[in-house]
Amino acid sequence: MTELEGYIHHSFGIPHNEVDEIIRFFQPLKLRKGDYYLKAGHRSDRLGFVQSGILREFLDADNKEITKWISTKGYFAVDLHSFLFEQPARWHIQALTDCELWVISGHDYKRIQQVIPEWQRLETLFIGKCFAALEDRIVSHLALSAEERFQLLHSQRPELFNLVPLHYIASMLGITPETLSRLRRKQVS
Amino acid sequence: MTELEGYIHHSFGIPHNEVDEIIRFFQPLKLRKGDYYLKAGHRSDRLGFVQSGILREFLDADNKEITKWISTKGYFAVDLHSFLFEQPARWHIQALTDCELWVISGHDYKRIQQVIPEWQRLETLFIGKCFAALEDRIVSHLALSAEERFQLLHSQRPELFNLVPLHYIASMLGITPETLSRLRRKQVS
DNA sequence: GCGCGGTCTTGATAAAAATCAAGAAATCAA
DNA sequence: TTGATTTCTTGATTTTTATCAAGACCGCGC
Repeated sequence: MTELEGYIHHSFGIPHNEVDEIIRFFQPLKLRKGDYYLKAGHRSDRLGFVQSGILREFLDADNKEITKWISTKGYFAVDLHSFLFEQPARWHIQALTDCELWVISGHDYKRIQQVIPEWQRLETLFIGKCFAALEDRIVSHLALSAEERFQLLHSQRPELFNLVPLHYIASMLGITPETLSRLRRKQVS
Repeated sequence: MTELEGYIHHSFGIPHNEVDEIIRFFQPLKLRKGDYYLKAGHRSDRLGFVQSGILREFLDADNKEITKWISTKGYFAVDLHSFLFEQPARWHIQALTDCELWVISGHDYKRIQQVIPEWQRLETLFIGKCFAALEDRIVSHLALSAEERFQLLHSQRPELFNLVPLHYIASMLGITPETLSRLRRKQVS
C-alpha cells in the first residue's frame, strides 16, 4: 500500500475499494534533488502527494528567502490557492532530495467528483484539516516564544532536524539560523 | 440584499436565483454585547456569517487570553475544525458589540449539498479562500517585524482600531499592548 | 588529497520587544 | 454624578532575538 492510499484510508475512513478508485487518478512522478516542482509566478494545475523525499515551499521576500513549509512523506505538494483558483503560484516548491510523488491534474481532479460521490466530502475534510493545522500554527506565533516554537516543532517532527539544512528550519520557525543554533545548544545541555 | 447574499454572489459568481436558494437555509440570530456565540470545549454544530457587529475569537493559553481573530461584517463565525469534524470547539467566540448573524446548522448545511449542485464547488472555494488567507498570515509572521505586521493590518482593516479595545488587536498581532501603543505613536509622528 | 562552497557555531554588539510599574483617560454602572 | 473598572499610554529596565563578523566543520568535485 502506498502512502497515499494509507492517508486517504486512515485519515477519512474511506473503504479500500473506493480508495482504489481514487488512487487511479494519480500518476507517479519522480524528482531529482534540486528540481523545482513548482515555480512562483507560473500557473500550476496539479496537486502532488509526497510518497518519499523532502520538498521545500518557499518564497522571496525583500532580499531573503522565506521557507514556508517543508513537506515529507504524507504531506501534499501544492499551492492550493493557485490550484483551486487557477492563479499563478505564489511560491516555489523545490526538491531537497530525490522525491517520489503521486500527482493529479486539475482536469482529473474534477473528474473524480463525477466518478466518486464520496470525493466531495473527502475534499472538504482534507482542506478543513489543512486549515485547522494552519490555525494551530498561527496560534503558535501568537502565544509562543521562539524557543517554545522550536521545542514544539522538535517534538512534532524530530526527524526533520537531521534531514535538511537547519537554516531552512529556522526560517520556517520565523527565527534566524544563529538563534536556532543557540536554542539547539541550550536544549542539549 | 444582505451581506451574506453579496458575499456569495460576488465572491463566487453565483447567480442571484441560486444565491436565494442557499440563503434560505440560513436563520437570523441576534447577539447582545458580551454574549458567547461559542464556548471552547462545547460541541458546535453551526456556522455563522456576520451581518453586523463585531466578534472576537480567542483561546486561553497558560494564564493569558490569545485573540486569534476579530470578525466584522462579511466574516464567518465558526470553529471550522469543530464544525466539520464534530469535535469540541477549540476556542471561544464572543460578541464585542451587539451582532446580527446568519446561521446555518450542520444538518441544514448537509441538506444544501443535496439541493444545490453548485454548493459543492462553492464550499471548496470558500474553505480554499480561508486557507490562502491563513497562509498569508503565517508568512507575515515569518517575514515581517511586529511594526510591519501592525502597518499591514492597519492598512487592511483601519476601522478595526477605532472599534475594539487595542489590547485585543495587539494579541491578534502577536505583540503586547505596550508595544502596539508605541507603534501607534510612532506612526502618527 | 586539496580546495571550495555551503553549513553551522560562537562571540560581541545592537535592536526589538517584553516586562514591570505608574498614572491618565475613558467607560460604565450604581 | 460619582466611584470603580477598564483601557491606554509612558518611562525605566530586562529579556529576547537579530545582526555582524569570524572561524570551524563538512561534503563534494577535481
